[in-house]
Amino acid sequence: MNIGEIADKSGLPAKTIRYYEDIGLVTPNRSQNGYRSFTDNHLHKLTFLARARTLGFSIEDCRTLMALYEDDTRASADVKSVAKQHLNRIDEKITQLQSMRDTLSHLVAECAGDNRPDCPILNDLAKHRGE
Amino acid sequence: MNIGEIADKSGLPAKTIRYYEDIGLVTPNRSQNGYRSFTDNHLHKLTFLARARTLGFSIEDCRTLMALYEDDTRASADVKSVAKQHLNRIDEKITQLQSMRDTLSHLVAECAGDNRPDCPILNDLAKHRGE
DNA sequence: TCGCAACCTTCCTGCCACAGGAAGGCTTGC
DNA sequence: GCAAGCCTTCCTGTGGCAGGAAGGTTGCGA
Repeated sequence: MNIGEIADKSGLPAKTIRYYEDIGLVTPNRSQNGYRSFTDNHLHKLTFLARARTLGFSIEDCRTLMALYEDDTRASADVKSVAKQHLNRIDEKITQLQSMRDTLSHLVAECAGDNRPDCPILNDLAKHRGE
Repeated sequence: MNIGEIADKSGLPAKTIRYYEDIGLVTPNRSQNGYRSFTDNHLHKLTFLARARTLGFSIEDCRTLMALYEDDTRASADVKSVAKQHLNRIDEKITQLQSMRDTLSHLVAECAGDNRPDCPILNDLAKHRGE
């Protein structure tokens, strides 16, 4: 398989696959003409990576998860630990975003949104001197 | 005020304030010795920026909001529009993160987390071939 | 008056996970 | 024979700074 074909099948852009090779996540062979040559096993790895990335795992997490996936003697506790830490980071982000959301939606609701200059949103931004 | 003092008062790192000068968000004067010299008005602007950033506004949004803030003839509708768009982006992010969260928390709950290799998390990552 | 610590300056690199594009080689089909 | 569409490497840009090097300035105590 050339890169275009495996890009279609994995759903990953060719650019991304080249990048994953650069950082050592996949190591395709090379044809005589210098083109990358991928196997079904590479496809399997790339779809694994694509799925892990859509779940928000970092590249380094993906590297760890791939290694665990390919290690028959792994302990599921190690996988769970990586996933739990990631889950915690996600929860922190959600909490932070919801806090922003709450403040902003209040302000937006209070703002008349007409052609007069008076605006509670700007008032809020101007008032909070590091309180 | 030198940069250290206004950094303390605004709560922004000196690095950040220099960066904001680079991109034209603040334009301090210079003392004879070449040091940046800030006024209370600069402090006001920087606290405005700091607050806007904690609400998640992008630098470009901040630039727009600052311009509106300093324009006495602004329409509050323009401010509200910027805030609403930002709110929508936040909502999208929250939705996306919660989707990740839901999937991940299920998988984590199903995983035994012991020293055996069998793991629903890895099974999930491996199974989804672009479905 | 000397030294030293604590400021300040500019400039360069790195982060993350790629995207965009230039310049050029290879391949396939008409 | 040549055009279209693959592929290659390499360089730059993204956002919002952080870290650090190399060097100038200032204030204070001995």
